[in-house]
Amino acid sequence: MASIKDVAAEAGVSVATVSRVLNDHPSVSADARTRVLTAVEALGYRPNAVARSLRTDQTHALGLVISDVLNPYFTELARSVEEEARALGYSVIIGNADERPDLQDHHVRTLLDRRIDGLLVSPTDGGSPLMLEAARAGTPMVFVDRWIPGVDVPVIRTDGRAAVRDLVAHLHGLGHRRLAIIAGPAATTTGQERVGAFREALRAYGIELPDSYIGQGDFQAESGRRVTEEFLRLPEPPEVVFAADNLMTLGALDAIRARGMRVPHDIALAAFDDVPWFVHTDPPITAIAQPTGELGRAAVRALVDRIEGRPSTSVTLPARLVVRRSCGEPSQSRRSTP
Amino acid sequence: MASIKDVAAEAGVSVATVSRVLNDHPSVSADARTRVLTAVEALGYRPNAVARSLRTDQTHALGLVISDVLNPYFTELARSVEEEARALGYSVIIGNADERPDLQDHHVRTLLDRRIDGLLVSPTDGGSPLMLEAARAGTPMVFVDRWIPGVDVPVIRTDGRAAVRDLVAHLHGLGHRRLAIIAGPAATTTGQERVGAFREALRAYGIELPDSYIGQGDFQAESGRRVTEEFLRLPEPPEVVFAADNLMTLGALDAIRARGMRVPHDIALAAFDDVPWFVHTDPPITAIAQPTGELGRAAVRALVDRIEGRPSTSVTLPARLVVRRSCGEPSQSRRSTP
DNA sequence: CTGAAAGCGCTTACAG
DNA sequence: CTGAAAGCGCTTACAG
Repeated sequence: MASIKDVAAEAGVSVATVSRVLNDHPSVSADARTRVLTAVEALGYRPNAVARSLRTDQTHALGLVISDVLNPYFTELARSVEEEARALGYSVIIGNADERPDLQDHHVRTLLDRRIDGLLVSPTDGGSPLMLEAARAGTPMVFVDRWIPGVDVPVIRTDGRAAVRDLVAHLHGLGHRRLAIIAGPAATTTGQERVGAFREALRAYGIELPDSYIGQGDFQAESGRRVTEEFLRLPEPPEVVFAADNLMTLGALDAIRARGMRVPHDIALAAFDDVPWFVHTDPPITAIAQPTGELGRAAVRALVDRIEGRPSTSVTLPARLVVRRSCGEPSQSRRSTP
Repeated sequence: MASIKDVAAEAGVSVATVSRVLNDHPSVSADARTRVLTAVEALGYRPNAVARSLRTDQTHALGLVISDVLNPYFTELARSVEEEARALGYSVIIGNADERPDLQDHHVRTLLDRRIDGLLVSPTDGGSPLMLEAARAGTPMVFVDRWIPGVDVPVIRTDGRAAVRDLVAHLHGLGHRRLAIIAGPAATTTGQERVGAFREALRAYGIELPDSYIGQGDFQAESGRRVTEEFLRLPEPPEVVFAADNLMTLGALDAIRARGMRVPHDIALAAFDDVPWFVHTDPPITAIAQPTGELGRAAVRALVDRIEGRPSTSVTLPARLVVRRSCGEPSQSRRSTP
């Protein structure tokens, strides 16, 4: 592959001049410029980004570590991140942690070794020493969706409390009183918050959330199935299952079907995270929708601000309830349609 | 961030010795080794992969350009690619072309500039000059799923012909005679092949595939909707719609619902590409499943073989029919269960 | 076993 | 406006 030296030789100028032309430096004569451009064209020359990065100490690459690529929520997040990054002149390198702290660390390490300009992460756990150290050492970093308390890093996330209250109002209006939740891992902020918000919303109606109605999931479909089976074996099973993410909802649906029960006739089901497929499931699922695209874009903007030395702050966006048919007949006060 | 010089100073050795320790070079004294390792630990040193890449002319990174990250098929492919690559000591940088040739070119260019060791691509179109030139110039390259005829690059793909024949047998057995297909873009190999396989399979039953039963889609949900609407407006609408990918199937489902029709009672629906959600749609969708994970792994192995100078060859894997309920009552000879 | 030195492909003060 | 030169952080023959 042709290097800058070859171009310089071909154009009859120094490599410095070639570099200046390539970087749109103002002080280059028109003549030199055209000769360089001609040589570039003739040789099919493309600058070596590796060499440039070493010299400038910038890679124009952002790292994104997400918890699970197979989760459509994160996939949509990744897409919006890449879009915004591209618009700002960065490319993004995605690492999939698969909800495994060790894999998450592997990707953080690889990304850091590759000297990405900044790191976007949705942590799977409470934070490894590696990640904590990176944040402390001043690596530009931003948390998206999930975050780690006590670390001084901007957080771009959704506040689902109002939407959870709307959901509980909807369920209560439908006559449901025994409500259960499939929680996410306690090590994640979203895992904890969603249970908290649910419990708080129930309290407003004088409803308790007993321990037997809190199932411990891990944001994966299989755990949703397992927890739901446990719920259904209870002497007094819940009338509603609220799953803290879209994949556990799928598992819950499986478990309910396997029992020969029907949603919403025999049991109601609702989800945190709305995904396109929820319109097509049987029945369509009532869900809490996050502004995923906006989340990704805001996260990139915050990170790039940090990288380029501008101040950046945390952003919290509201979620909203999307009522469909999985909890029973939509009430008069439905908030949205599929 | 500490550099190799800092480590050398701290350990009281030369940078050459540090480098040797880091790269497990045999000729290093035990004493030097422990001093270097201690210094590395003390400084929290991590080698700069950018500098290493410049020197060794290897990045240990693979580029993967896929047509659409929001498509669960490609997302699963990407996951298996990353897994196998990681096992072989490579990381992968994903570029999402969003079915847009210009975006595809953008990613190929960026990846090439970053000097990835090899490129895995599932082309959106017939191949841009850039990609053709890269292949010709000897960039290690492998096509997955889709490929470009006439380019001398190994192809790792699925042969769906047998499965399409099984599907047609299933549909014919159910009494269906008017069968239509929502095709993918003619510029993609998978777009063409699936229509060809379908037509061929129909011919075995003496059934023609008239032009009016071939709708032109683009592998995106919206096109599935549009084409299905056109089918339904025909004087003699088809009894079956076969969508050439999972997203167009979703669009078809929407269009059918919007008309107030039911699957499979009023019209049957089948898909190419099986995804976990098809078990949960209303009704569960009969689909042709690709061995996606194996495809991704085989593609990485072929690419790494090329990169490391071993011979590599094309691989074709069979797809299989998964019968569910979207085409009517499962026949006796159902091949699989959800 | 070890170190001095060259060199990977760039960018960028510095001098002219 | 232009070029010679230094230097980014590594690796690796070469000599000892």
